[in-house]
Amino acid sequence: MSQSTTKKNSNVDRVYVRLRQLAANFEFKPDARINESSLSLELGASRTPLREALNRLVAEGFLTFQSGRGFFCRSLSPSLVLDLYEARVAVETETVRLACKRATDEELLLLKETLDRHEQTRQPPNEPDFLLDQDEEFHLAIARLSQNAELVGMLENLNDRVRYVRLVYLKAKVEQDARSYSSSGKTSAHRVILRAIMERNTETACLAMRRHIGRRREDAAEVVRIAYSQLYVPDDQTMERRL
Amino acid sequence: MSQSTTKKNSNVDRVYVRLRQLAANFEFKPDARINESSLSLELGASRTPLREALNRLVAEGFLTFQSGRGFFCRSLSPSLVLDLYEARVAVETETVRLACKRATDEELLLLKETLDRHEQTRQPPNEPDFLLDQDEEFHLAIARLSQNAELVGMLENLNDRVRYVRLVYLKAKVEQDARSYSSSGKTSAHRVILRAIMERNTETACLAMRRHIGRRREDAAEVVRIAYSQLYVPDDQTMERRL
DNA sequence: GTACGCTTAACTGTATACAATTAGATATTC
DNA sequence: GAATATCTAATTGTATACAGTTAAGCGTAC
Repeated sequence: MSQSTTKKNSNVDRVYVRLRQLAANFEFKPDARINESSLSLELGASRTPLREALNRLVAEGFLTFQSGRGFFCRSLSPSLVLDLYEARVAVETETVRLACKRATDEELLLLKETLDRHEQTRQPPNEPDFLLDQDEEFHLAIARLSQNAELVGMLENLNDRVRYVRLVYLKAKVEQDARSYSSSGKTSAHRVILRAIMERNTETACLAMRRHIGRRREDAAEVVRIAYSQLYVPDDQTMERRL
Repeated sequence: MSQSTTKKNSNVDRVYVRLRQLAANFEFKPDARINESSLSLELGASRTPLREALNRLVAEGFLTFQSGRGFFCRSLSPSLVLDLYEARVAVETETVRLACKRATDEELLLLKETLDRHEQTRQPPNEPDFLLDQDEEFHLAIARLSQNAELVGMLENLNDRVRYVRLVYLKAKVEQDARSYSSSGKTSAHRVILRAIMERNTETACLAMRRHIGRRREDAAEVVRIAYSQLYVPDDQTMERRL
């Protein structure tokens, strides 16, 4: 859900942003209990603002809460990942549909140029983080063209909650077939979707989006397996990343 | 978003549930500032648990927050209501689609019987609250048949956030043409949707759902106008309802 | 060795106090 | 009379303390 916080960032906001990162990247391990005292020390804030931020993240689906036992990281399982992908399909087929109706030709052309730029930027090491950023940016751009803030907010939430497994999977794939992958599928899929929108071919565009997201669905079980192996055999980077 | 709270309800949960009611019914007026001290007195809890609950409601879209200025009720405008309806279309066309795939014949038959019961229960005064409950229950039942907890949670959130304007509108309509309305449209629309699902006719079912929700869309501007008139010319009931 | 129960330590839930900031009211000037 | 500045009251932001509950460690019994 999108934040309506304006003005200067308070302590809660700072803590919230940081916690959201930690939760999104599963730096809290799945189902792990969160110790408020130690966390408040780490983040340099007392338990009061910390708990306020934690409550927001519960409502956003990043954490869970059990009365009397405290806060826990969300679970990670194939079925949960599938749910998120299906929810994305729900949101994104509709953003595509609305974008077909509401986006101007200029806006779409601008998006096409962004896509071109992305493709050219992509010779170097195909940095997975970078590729994923570009991918999410494309999907969000379409969502914005739908001119529906609710759908944009939903997509942001869903994106951030599946980001970790997507990233892990992408890294594994890139490593596996280093050059053959090279962002092949994704870009062309994006082009197909965008072209259909530009031609105002609503049904084609929706179907293309549905298939584009659906393609990742069948891998959910494997993705989660890889994610777990990454989470519990942490490399050096992981240690550094923790504050 | 669905709560993962289990075990015995703490104070925060009690406060949260009550606040959610107040916010859903716009007993906080649109954009009105919320005074924490007086509210904590009303609810019989200190500001600490109160603020935790308020933070959850911000994340759920019932309230907004401005750093240094505190919590406010969400706005109410035609475009916001439209966004919510469109988001519902996104979620519900997908729940219908998934229900077509995953619901058993038995489950669907059970839902049909619920619909029959609803129709028979509906001679008396067509109590709008009651009608709306039944309507939401039908839509949620389909969502549950989609077997996607994420989509169910989204629908619950969206339902609760549009409930007030739907209720106000329904009351106005019932008053307007007292007998002619009589829940005519709604039930038959539900039957059409359900029949299509039972026949596993996915596209027909989706389209029926889209139209069913879309029908209410064009009224958004009027609905909001009526809602405002109700909010600022409160009758006696409204006064009683407040605590 | 395992299971049960007890004791103690750790942690969560909430109230309260105080500092910092904001909103409002009063006065003053043009 | 309207606009601006200043002061004061009210409100929010956060730390901390303490009560109540949960979890864990230890020992004992079987």
